[in-house]
Amino acid sequence: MGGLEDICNTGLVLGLGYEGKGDNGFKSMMNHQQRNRCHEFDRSGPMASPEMSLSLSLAHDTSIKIDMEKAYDKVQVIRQSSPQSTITSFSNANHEIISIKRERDVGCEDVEYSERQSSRASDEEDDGGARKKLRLTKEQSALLEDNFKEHSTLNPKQKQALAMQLKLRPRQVEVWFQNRRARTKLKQTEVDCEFLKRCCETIKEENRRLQREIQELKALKFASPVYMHLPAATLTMCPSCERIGSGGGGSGGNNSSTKGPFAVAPRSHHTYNPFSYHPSRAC
DNA sequence: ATGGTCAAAAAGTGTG
DNA sequence: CACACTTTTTGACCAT
Repeated sequence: MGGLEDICNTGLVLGLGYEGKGDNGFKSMMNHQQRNRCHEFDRSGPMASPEMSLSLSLAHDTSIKIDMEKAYDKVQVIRQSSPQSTITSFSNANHEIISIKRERDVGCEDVEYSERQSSRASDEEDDGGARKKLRLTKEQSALLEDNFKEHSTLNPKQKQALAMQLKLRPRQVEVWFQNRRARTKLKQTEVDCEFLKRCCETIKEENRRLQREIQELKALKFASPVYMHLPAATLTMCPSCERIGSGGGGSGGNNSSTKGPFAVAPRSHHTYNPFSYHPSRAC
């Protein structure tokens, strides 16, 4: 990032090169508010570059004009804020970022902004390996979101078209959709998780209730004279908990109050499988 | 003002 | 190519 000092000392700066660590270096020189302003500015302006020409003006009226229509994928105008302040940048065939700045007291926001935006124009980030993320603007996100609502995956043509529309690389569109699908899935997983937790609590509560019921029945059985006349074969004992249950079928309903104590077959360890639950079934 | 922390999101990597 | 998993960056918030 060799251009900073030049910016301060001259009326015109030609910054060449796009060092991967440059952004962070700049950021570390800024305080939080400045950084935040940079970010806000980032959001405000990405696609607002109405002028399709790039001019490099030197102090002595020397200028370079570039036909943006013809060289669109190689060159991107970043911003032309005012007649007094011209900030442009473009990437050449080797993806070098050239930032041009005029006006002595332009804040660092513009420098960073132009650099960030320039990275969008380059097909690859040849910045020496350091990753440089862009933050999508609200408009870009909204458009991507709209497209995602229509179809959560894109075919190559759609991807290309959307990338063109958003002035992003197809790869970025692809990544966005990939991450978006992942977020959707994660959200659904969280919903399922919450659902299962609630089901688990319901089942636990039911289990507690049934245990109480068993205890009551046991007490009732041993107290009742009917128990004495019941054939031993009709009573079974769970080997693991040593609780007594009636041996006959008992597909489980909890309608014990209507059929009397021995009509109930408490769900024992033999028949109750808590892992047979599936979230798609209602609790 | 500054630095620490955290969540969200962009991007990288590996696999089927 | 989509996906799962991971890494890295960014932005917001908070305490000092």
